[in-house]
This record gives sequence, C-alpha cells and structure tokens, in this order.
Amino acid sequence: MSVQGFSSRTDRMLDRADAVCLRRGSRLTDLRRQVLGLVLEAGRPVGAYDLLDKLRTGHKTAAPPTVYRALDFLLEEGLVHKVERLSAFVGCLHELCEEDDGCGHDHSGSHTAQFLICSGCGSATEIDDPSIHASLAAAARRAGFKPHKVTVEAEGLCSLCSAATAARPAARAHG
Amino acid sequence: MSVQGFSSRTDRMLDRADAVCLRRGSRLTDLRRQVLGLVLEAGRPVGAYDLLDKLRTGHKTAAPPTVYRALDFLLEEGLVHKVERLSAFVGCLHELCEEDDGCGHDHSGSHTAQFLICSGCGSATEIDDPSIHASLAAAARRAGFKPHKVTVEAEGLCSLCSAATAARPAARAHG
DNA sequence: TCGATGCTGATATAATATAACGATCGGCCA
DNA sequence: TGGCCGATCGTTATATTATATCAGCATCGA
Ligand SMILES: [Zn+2]
Ligand SMILES: [Zn+2]
Ligand SMILES: [Zn+2]
Ligand SMILES: [Zn+2]
Repeated sequence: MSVQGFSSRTDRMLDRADAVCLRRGSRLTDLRRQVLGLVLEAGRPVGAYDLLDKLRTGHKTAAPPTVYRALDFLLEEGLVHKVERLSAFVGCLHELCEEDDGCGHDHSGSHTAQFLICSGCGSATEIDDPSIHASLAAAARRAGFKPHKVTVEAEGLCSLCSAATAARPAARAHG
Repeated sequence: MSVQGFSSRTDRMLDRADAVCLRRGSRLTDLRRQVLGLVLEAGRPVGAYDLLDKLRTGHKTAAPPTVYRALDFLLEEGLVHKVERLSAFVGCLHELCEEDDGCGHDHSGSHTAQFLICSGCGSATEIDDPSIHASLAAAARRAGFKPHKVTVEAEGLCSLCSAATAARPAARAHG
C-alpha cells in the first residue's frame, strides 16, 4: 500500500510495473513499489540517499541497504536505470508509459540505456536510438566483443537550457 | 623526474604528453607526470585509491586530493579517461601512441570516450568509433541537445574471455 | 515438521570523492 | 625591489556512494 500518496499517474505506472513483474514471476513488494514510486515521482535522476530520505518519511527504519536492495531489483527488472555519470537512478518509461503501443524505446538488448543529460536543469532524457544501438553492436562485433550491458550518456545542454543560455549568458535553469 | 622507474615505453609516452601540454600552455608537473605514468603502466582501468597506494611508495605524503587533482588535470587535457561504470581511470592512447600518424581514434569531440569493458579480465578497450559518434550526434541534434561530454561504455566479454568461457563454463580470466 | 528460499531489519564498514585552508613558488608589473 | 596574483601542492577533515554481514520472519513445498 502506498503510504506516500503518489500521483494517480504514478500509481497507474506502478500498477503496470506490478503486472510486468507478475508476468515474469518476480515480486514487486510494497517496499520496491514504494521506491519505484519515489523514483518515478522525481521525474529526473535521483540519488540513492535522496530516495532514502524520502523513504524514511513513511518508513522510519529504512537504511542504505533497504534502498539499494530495492534499486538492485528494479534495475534487474529494467524498471529503472542508473545514470553512471550522476550516480543516480531514473525510471525507465519503456514498460511503464501510458501508450499501449509502446513509446519508441528499443530495449531489445534489455540492459541498455541511452541518456541525454542536461547539466543546466538536471533532466535526463532517455532516447534508445536504434542507430546508436546498431553502430555499437557492429563495432563490438568487429572487435569480437559480446556486450551484455550498454551505457550511453551524453552530458550537455537541453534545448530549453541552450536557448536560455544563448539569451542570457548567466541564465538560471528553466522550470 | 621519475622516482618510480617506468618502462621505456611509458617514458616515451610521458614525453609525448609533456610535449602536448607544452603546446597547449599547460604544465605536466612531476606529480602529474607520475600519476599519468602509473595509469599508463597499469594498462587497464585503475581506481584512484589504487593509484594513491602506488604513488605513496615514492611520495610518502600523498593524500586523496593529491591524486584526484592530478587526475582532474589529466582528464581536462584528455590524457586519461574516466570509466564511469568502474569509477576508474585509464590512459587515452590517442595523443600518446607510438604511431605518428595517429591510432585511428576520433577525438574530434575532444571530451568523448567509448569503451568495451570486459567483465572477465578487466580490460577496457577504447574504440572511438566514428559511426557511433555520428549516430549520437544526429540523435542529439534531433532532440535539440548540445552534447558537451559523451560516454559510451559497453560491459561484456572480450573475444579472449568469450572463447575461454565457451570452452569451460567456469573458466578463469586469461593472462 | 522441516529445510530451502526470498525478503527485510539493523549495524557496521568499505570505497569513492570533495571541502577548506594554508604554504610555496613564479611570473608580472608599479 | 617589493608587492600582488594565480597556479600548484600539503594537510586535515568530511561528504557521498555502496556493500558486508548476520539475524529474523514469512512462504512454500517435501
Ligand atoms: Zn529504458
Ligand atoms: Zn536543461
Ligand atoms: Zn581517448
Ligand atoms: Zn576479457
């Protein structure tokens, strides 16, 4: 049960996650659901200890292993990704998005993630571009390398922050 | 001066690094040269605290900031890369390799790195594939995103480890 | 009933990285 | 010359991220 009171959108996504886990024979327990909810509500990469703080408001006894174990599970299930450059975690919208026909994500390789990380506003947009995926697969094949988990992270400025910076060199982040 | 006694190959690469810095108006100090030498000698990704231990054999007073400051400089100059997945550092062979005609690396974007990381033997091969670079640049452009620093990391099995694993399921790493 | 397995609680610790402040050294110019 | 400034490094302390370990408890099937 959701002690926190997530938004209805988040609750719908959590229900989808629950269904996904059921199909796979894994269990989205209350604790895992709670952590996933916090990640999704954040809407941007969020650190494990930030999650821990939030988790503690409704779960006094939570400790680092509490949140790391939940994150390990969610990573394994592909429900969240880790943004390595930020040591932070973000929800994967692939399985969870509202559209039933999918959202254009490629997750064929399963453990692959591609992010555009804005250093202006802290957003991280998952792209899962098939062309990048193909180029990387080809390069790996030429090297005789068998990829298991692939991380692509571009850090820079999103279109909004880029425009803001062009307008005012010392601009602050957009909403 | 090299207290450690690096291999002659490493010393040649350090001399190249020195020349590169001179051209750019930056200074490869003794300390930075020492740290770069340790990274190059390792020949694989190496953690900051491993470097610190090695550094201390010829430099009793070294502390974490000592090595992190040197690494920051070397990263800035593009002489080393950070492998985010491993929180480890590895030399960039682009400026330093023996062949005068370059070694096929693309470093046009300057702050870009692409690695094939073997979880069997710990090797990390820099590929800098132009096709990956182009795909990513195209995807970023479509999103209105301006990349500043790009990280591509594929973790998996290199050809040697892959062969070893196929032969014996519980094989140990190759040399 | 029993053992195996999976999840959680709880404490402690490891591993990675940075903050802060002062000392030293050189170059540069009044 | 003397003072200033920026870059580098020494030193201590602390912040941040992640894991090890062991115990309790529930669930499930033999
Ligand atoms: Zn995803
Ligand atoms: Zn932005
Ligand atoms: Zn490189
Ligand atoms: Zn290998």
